[in-house]
Amino acid sequence: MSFKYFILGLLTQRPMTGYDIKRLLQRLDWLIGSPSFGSVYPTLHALLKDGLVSLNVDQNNDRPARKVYSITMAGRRALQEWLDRPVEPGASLKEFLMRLMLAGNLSHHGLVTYLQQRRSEVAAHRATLEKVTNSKEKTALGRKLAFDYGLAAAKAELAWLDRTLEQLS
Amino acid sequence: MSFKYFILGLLTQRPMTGYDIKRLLQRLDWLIGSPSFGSVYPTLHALLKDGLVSLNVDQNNDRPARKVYSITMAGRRALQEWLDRPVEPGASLKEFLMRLMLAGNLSHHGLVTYLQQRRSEVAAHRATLEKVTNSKEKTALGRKLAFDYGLAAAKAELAWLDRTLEQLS
DNA sequence: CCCGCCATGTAACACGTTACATGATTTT
DNA sequence: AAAATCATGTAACGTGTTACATGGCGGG
Repeated sequence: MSFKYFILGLLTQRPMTGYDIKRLLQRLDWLIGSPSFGSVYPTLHALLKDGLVSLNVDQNNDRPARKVYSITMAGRRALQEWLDRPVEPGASLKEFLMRLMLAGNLSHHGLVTYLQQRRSEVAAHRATLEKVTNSKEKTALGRKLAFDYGLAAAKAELAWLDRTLEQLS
Repeated sequence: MSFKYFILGLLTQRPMTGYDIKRLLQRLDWLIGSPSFGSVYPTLHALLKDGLVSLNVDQNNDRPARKVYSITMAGRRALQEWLDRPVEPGASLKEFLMRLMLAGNLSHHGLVTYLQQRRSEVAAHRATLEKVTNSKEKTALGRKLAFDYGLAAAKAELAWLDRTLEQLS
């Protein structure tokens, strides 16, 4: 599960209810994609069962009993372990962005390393696309367009990475 | 299933075996993501059962009996219907690229419309990101980085779309 | 001779969605 | 008064992965 750790990571910022998390995720829909309630609640149950989050119920006055989840020490350890695990090559953009959004839990050095890792992967991908694009095989229109898109996207991402890495130093 | 139609679309270019499809998809891994064999073969079985593809077996001389799938008339109709169905708003980049790669099955007008649709969605997304980025709330580092990335990506995509749309006219 | 590629397939599992069920509070 | 938002949850289903099972052919 990849949302599991992302949700855990969001809880480092502040304790939240399932509904809070879903609302937050909703705004990241385009960037990362947001899981449905049918996914969020069971994920929180699983985290709780594993002792990575703790629960306290707000039953002050409002009826629906807000269930506020907080990350535990064990949770922080598990999250750190996840963040430290090198991303497997070929990870998706979505995964890159999930971890990036949790950059607050990384050291400066860790973040820089992470971005450099990504850089080398994108550079490799770019090289592959350039090879394909430059070879003068007869290519179908759709293929040509998609590859051209991919190349443009890779260039833009490399530019962003370079800019960001520079700002960080 | 979204790979179902994509695979069907790939068969408009030439008849292929499951292995061929997987090999082709592998090279699109970064761009689109490639399903495993455990997904490709059952998908072909389903397409066959629905009459969208036909099968003929190559049992000439080599042992493993290559199973070559071709798209049928019903398959072409189903594909066309899928391509004509407007993409629901908020579709992922992956879906955009899948359809883009099947541009060969679209009319010139259809392709232009498709790209313009995408353009308006990305533009909306860009506007949202710009609003968030410009608001001077205290934002966590990761959030800031991810949003900044998203904005750069959106700008790059808009530039590509404009360039491509111009070339197409 | 072993390794990697060609070639097909199945079963168990993981992850997430959709649809349903329930009900209070706030906004239009 | 109706609609949207807050708030939680479950069950069935869809889609895809991982791991397994099988086996021939070609090159180092």
